[in-house]
Amino acid sequence: MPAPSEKPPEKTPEKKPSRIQIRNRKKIMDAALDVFSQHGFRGATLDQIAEAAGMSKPNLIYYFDGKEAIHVALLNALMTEWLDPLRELDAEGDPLEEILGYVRRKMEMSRQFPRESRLFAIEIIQGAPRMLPHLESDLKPLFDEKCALIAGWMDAGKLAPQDPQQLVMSIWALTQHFADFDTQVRVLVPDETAGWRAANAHVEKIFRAILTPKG
Amino acid sequence: MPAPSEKPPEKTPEKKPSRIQIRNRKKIMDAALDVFSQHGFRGATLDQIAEAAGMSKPNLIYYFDGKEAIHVALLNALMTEWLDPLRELDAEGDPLEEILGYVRRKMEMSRQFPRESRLFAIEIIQGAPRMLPHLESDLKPLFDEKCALIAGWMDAGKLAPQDPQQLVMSIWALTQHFADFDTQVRVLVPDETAGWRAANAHVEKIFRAILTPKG
DNA sequence: CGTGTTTTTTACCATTTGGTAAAGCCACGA
DNA sequence: TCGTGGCTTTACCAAATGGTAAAAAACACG
Repeated sequence: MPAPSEKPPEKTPEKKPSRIQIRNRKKIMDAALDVFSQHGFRGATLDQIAEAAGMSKPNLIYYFDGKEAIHVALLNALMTEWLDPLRELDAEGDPLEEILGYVRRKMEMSRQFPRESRLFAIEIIQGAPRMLPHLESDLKPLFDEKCALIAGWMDAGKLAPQDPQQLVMSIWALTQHFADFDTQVRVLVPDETAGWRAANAHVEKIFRAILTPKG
Repeated sequence: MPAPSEKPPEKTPEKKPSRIQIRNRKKIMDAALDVFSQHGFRGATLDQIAEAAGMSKPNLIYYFDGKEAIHVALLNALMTEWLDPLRELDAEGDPLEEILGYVRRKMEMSRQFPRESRLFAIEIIQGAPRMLPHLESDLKPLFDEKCALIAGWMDAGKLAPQDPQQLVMSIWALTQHFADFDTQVRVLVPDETAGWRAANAHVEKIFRAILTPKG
């Protein structure tokens, strides 16, 4: 359906982002991540984002089409990086170590990128109004593929047999909990460093326990 | 510091809530639960709540002092019922069955009251601006008490030894996940009935595996 | 009934918020 | 030096939003 008339890709005729554009877009995305991950889409205001980014509100609009565009850009970027660890599940590796490695990577991400985790969590909790398509088109196929891989491992006796879907979801539940419910965790386990160590040990223990094949 | 002058408790001189008051407050709370659990505090509007409750906005204000008062009322009510299952952990019961029973109750709550779970989740994710005091005053003591109980069970060799704090938090993480991330779960595991069955089995399997004492 | 109280509605506000228009600024090549 | 084009600010707006005032309606009950 394309009428290939012009020379360059013909889409939105953007040349190349200038140095300033790159820098400012980054600043905006970072500020927006702060605000959206704390208040959700409706609860966030352009003024807050502008302030956090250190620029004026109309200037935001100069770089992004509007509030929604910023949010969408954020979610798009997030969706890819967020699934990367799952993509790395390697069919050739040692099954138990592959999964434990995945768990460790997810724990690491929870600690290093709690804002991203929360942004994702809020979006899902609120019914994923802007992300459902991505879930269907990106997450679902990857999820199914990796579940099949894990099921294969189980059939081969490399892992204790169980529901692979539930397994993967329980990895998410456990690892993301520490980012999303950070406020609560901090109240209950004030010593952050010790808490993280204990958490890492605990989730590893859990998955080792249910995945190690008998015999 | 009270100057006990009058006859009745002297506090807010509310007589008794009328039939209509009770009914309408309930309707408002229910509507507010819908809206707040879907949009968070800042994202929710009085108009939405009023519409969901089937009454006019000024009428809301007649029954509650304002938006914040509704939210607080909801959170207060929630905090008590939400912790009930944990309170029921009985020191006299069989340790493994007590904890598995708790897990089952939490799963049941996730299925039956997902809105409550989400309301709580959003509040925590957003930094618990209106709930931190409750976390400190209500949740923390109960959590510590039950952790001590569990630790005792472990010392007595009734449960496999491990970090009780991490254990309890992992119960929350796993059980609430199915309510909070319902949207995602639905995409990945379309068959809801089978999904819940599998989820129940999976979490039970997990905690049985890590709690059953050796020997 | 009639009267005092509770409940509900109709008009409003002031503020906030997403977004726009247009002028100003600033670097850089001709 | 003067444009010229990318960037930024100032001054606005219309709609949405939390909330109020006061009249109207519904109700309780002697």
